[in-house]
Amino acid sequence: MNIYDVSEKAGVSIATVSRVLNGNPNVSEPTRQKVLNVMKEIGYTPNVFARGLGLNTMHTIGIMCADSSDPFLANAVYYLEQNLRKCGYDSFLCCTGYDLINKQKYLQLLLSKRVDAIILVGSSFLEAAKKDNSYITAAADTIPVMVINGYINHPNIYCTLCDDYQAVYDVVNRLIDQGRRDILYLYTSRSYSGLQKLSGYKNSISSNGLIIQEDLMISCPNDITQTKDILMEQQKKGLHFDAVVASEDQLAVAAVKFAKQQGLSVPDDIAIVGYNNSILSGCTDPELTSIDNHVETLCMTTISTLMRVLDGNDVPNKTTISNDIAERETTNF
Amino acid sequence: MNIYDVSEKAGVSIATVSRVLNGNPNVSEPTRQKVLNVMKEIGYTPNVFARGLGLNTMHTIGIMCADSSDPFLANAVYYLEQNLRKCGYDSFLCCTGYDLINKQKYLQLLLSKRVDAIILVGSSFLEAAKKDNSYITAAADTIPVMVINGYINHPNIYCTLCDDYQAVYDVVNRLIDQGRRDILYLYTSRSYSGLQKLSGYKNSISSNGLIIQEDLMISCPNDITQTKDILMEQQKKGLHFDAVVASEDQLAVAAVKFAKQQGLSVPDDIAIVGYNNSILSGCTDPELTSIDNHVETLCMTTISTLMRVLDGNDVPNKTTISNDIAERETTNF
DNA sequence: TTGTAGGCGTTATCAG
DNA sequence: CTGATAACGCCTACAA
Repeated sequence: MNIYDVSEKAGVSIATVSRVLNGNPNVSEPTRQKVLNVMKEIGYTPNVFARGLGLNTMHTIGIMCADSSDPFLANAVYYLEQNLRKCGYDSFLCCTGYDLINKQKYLQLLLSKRVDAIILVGSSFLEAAKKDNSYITAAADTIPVMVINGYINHPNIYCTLCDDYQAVYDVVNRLIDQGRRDILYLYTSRSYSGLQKLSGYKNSISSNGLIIQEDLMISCPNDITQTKDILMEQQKKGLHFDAVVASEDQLAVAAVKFAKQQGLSVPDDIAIVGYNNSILSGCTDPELTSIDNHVETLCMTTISTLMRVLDGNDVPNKTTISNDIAERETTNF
Repeated sequence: MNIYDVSEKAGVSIATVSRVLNGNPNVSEPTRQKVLNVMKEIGYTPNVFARGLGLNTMHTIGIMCADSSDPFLANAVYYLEQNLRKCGYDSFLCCTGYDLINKQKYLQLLLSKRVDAIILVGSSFLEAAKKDNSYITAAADTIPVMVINGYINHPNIYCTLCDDYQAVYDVVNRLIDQGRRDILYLYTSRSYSGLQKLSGYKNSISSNGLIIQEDLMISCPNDITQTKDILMEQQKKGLHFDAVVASEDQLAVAAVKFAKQQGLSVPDDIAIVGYNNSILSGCTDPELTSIDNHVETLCMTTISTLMRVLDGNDVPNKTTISNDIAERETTNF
């Protein structure tokens, strides 16, 4: 069932059918109706492959994320898909994991599928070493690359991010203002936003006249139980802290569990701040104060930026939105 | 950069290039190498649209789910995408929401993209009224339709599900054995698996000689705060219960919050059982006992079944796997 | 306003 | 083992 069948049954040429299909105004109303009727009648659907072949696009965007089951990324993927669909685009989902080799491989794969653009969700895609990002900049020579929560300055790469530095800086300031002195910082990665958060922590500490202590900055796996065990271990080794700031809600949940196991009162003995304001933050007891980076806004901004790029507009390659704090019960805020 | 460029530079015909591309054995080794070298040299990538046009497939599967940010569905989407990619398929993600009209619209849309199969994730896709599922059976006349956690008997529809009936039946039995008498059942939907769970509850109650009380079966939104409020309200109205079984972890989290607010001791005053064994179940305090329906197994089974179907094998259209209980702190199990 | 014809980049069927 | 050539279904100048 193709354009020829329609043209035959409607008694017109395929060009006319194609015109009707594409809303070309140069078709008389009676003809248009005739064609439309035939299409409805035989249930005609244009073949996207043929269309893609001619136009060299299938209106498809590749969404890459490390792990779409992570609460934060899952949210992002959801909002992205929704907004893309509203704009008439389909989404190829691609979960890469955290391994560089796979990220490279999958980006290549998406490219070979001729997607119209690629969205990298989560800062885990930007490595500290510049050369490890070259596969991304190379891709940008072909199609627009959108980055969520990461920043890299390169033509045709557009980044939308939260001011993670400021958010952590502010929250640590507030903790210090309230008399906390030994603030533990838990993080999972040294990605772009990971480093931003970390330097927000460090700068706040030092600008308040405190000393940055290496053993108060702990790298953890993104796992509740394992992180709790790490905290127990550090505690046993004599590490003391009266507040925890985490780069992910999962780590903060671990801190809540830790506090409970140690019989510490939250927030009095120990204040805890999570990150992402994910669904997890409403599950713990006490409920988690968490930095909210507005995933939905982040995603909507990304898509509208992308649409402008695809329309050929000149678009700034960095958009920053501010975070705020969802204040719950693990702090005295 | 197309097959003609390669053929020219390699001094062979496009047919030969195509053969090399597709691993056709009827190519001499020297020729193969020559072609391969040229391809590498000029960085040739076959055009998937042209290929799709000829073969009428782009090796793409449509994944439909109501809301990919729901922890259970997010997990499922993740495992599906991973397994599909291993099999050489790409995934179109499509979040439909819970509205029937949209589900129909989006399924149609995926169909028009000529996906090779469609996976419906979550029982929310199967409506109680048969005619409301006709868009699904109609789709199955065109391509295989895989259903996760739902069952409908129709050619070319393949269902993979947990024995939700049995799981709830068993867990309610255990609660009764331990002396619980007023067991509250919270659910979000009357989808296929929703009804299975519900009848597991009812049958367990009545087969233990207890009376099924309508007001002990409460329909809730899939939201922690709202559900907690509903519980508070029911409590005020004088409803009494000493156990809660929920069709989703979110609802069980709400029950934990409720118990705390009421000063009830969990599990002594009130036992709570969740469903899906999602990441949430490890976040609450006390941690949630939850029925584990093995998302990963569910998804892997679905994909391997799908692959067998696409290979033209005869495959049973219903596969059931058993659940088990992740025992944590909200029960005395 | 409508129709004709060429091109998009493959794959597959025949001949040789 | 290799090459010519016809599909695949659509879009779009260019003609009429």
